[in-house]
Amino acid sequence: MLFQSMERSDDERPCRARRSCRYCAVRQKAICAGLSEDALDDLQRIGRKVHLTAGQTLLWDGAEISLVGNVLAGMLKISKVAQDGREQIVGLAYPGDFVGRPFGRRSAYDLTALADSELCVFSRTAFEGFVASHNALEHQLLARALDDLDGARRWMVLLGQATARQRVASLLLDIAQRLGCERRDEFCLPFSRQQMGDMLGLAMETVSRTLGSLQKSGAIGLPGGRRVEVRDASLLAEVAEG
Amino acid sequence: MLFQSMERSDDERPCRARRSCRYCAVRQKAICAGLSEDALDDLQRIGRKVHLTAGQTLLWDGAEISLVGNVLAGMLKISKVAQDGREQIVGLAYPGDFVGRPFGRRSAYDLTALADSELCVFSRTAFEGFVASHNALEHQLLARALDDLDGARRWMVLLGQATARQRVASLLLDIAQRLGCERRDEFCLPFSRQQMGDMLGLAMETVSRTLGSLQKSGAIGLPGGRRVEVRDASLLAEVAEG
DNA sequence: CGACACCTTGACAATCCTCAATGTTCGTGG
DNA sequence: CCACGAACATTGAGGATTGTCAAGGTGTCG
Repeated sequence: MLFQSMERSDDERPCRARRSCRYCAVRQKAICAGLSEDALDDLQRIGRKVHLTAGQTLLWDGAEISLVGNVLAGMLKISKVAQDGREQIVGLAYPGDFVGRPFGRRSAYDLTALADSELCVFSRTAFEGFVASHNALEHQLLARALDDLDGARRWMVLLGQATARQRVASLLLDIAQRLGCERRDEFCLPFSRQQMGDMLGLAMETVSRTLGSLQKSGAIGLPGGRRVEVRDASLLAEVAEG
Repeated sequence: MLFQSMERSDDERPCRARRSCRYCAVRQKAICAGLSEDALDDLQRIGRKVHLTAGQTLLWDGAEISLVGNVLAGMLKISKVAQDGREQIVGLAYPGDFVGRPFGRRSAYDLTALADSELCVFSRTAFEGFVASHNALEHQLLARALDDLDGARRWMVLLGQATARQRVASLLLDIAQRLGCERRDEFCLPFSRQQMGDMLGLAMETVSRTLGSLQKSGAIGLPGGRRVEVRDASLLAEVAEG
């Protein structure tokens, strides 16, 4: 149940715009968190909701960026395609994350929904105008950009140094941490084996074999489909760390 | 001649602090570029120069960050060490680049001089205070963080998808672009084969062999030492792109 | 039930790593 | 100025990991 409606009874506050930000599912996690009520109302006026079904692409590598926004629900991949057609996923966007590239004319990546997703988007130029008059928001953007940079660099260590086993284990732990908060030890991967490979720099077959091997060693269970059960988190962590 | 003095005749403007920012070699490239004269003077009061000899480390992974600053001359590596002791270089800092992590207590990387380097550093907290009262600077920081993120993600594609040949060729082109602007086709690598490997996720021996192979195919020359001559830039680019 | 996409498994080949020996460069001190 | 040593670089042989190709299995949706 990744998708969840952002809407509450619209007539609760008839003087405000419908679908108020203050009932937003990611109100506390997104960049809007620190904004005043008034600023939030202003921001709301330039934003709109977008629904993406799995596989739909919102931004293309090299194309003009017209949109930026917040992920409300679902999951998206940030990816680049190499010359030979193989794809590298360079990041994931979860609910509460900010996507797009403010203050840049062109996108450097594709942005594509992995699962059905809901976003709250703004025209890039309108958003830039809003940021110019709200310093707190620019600070939020900076904090997020720095966090994203840290995340990207942590991933670079994985891509540069880790074995297939370490990579797969690390990814599972990462996902479990972000998805599995509710369900203690089982979750549903929001991507195919191929997409896991695209993320880890591995062939699909290697991912499949490695998952099988992790299952055999008792670290995880694979109940079927894309479900994963973390059987022995400490063992998994041990594998991930090398 | 990576090192160059930032100082001019100090008594030109006796009413200003010595070693004025306005004579700084990276005045136009660093985050300070957009600042007013007055703001620049304020910033200068909280900054100081630091000289690092090759191999010296300024920030440690996991340690408190006390410093942030601009690179004036030289070159530094941003790196992380994996559990097995192998190092991954996740970024390079050239003159004009900003280093350190404002608004974060701990560094996520080591920051180490590759060549003798000169920096203009600030106490992190003092710098944060300065940023709080200068929005233009925060905007500069954001722009840089987003550019660094783009760079890191481009590198991730390399680490995830490229062959040894592609990686080495890409690195050479990258370096040539940033160092070789003056000398048209020859430059001196500021790092060892091992460090190239640390950057590319390759063993030192593979780097050495690949360089030899690129020389044999006529793309580059290796006059000796760490010198590299780009003989056929378009061939090199072709190799890099796959 | 069948078509389709996705996943698993196997055999083989290629790339790259490891280990080891040799060669080179450069700085230091006699 | 040359000789020495240490760090760095090259080269070779062999092996491990992972990619590629191909076949078959599983699940899902109409």
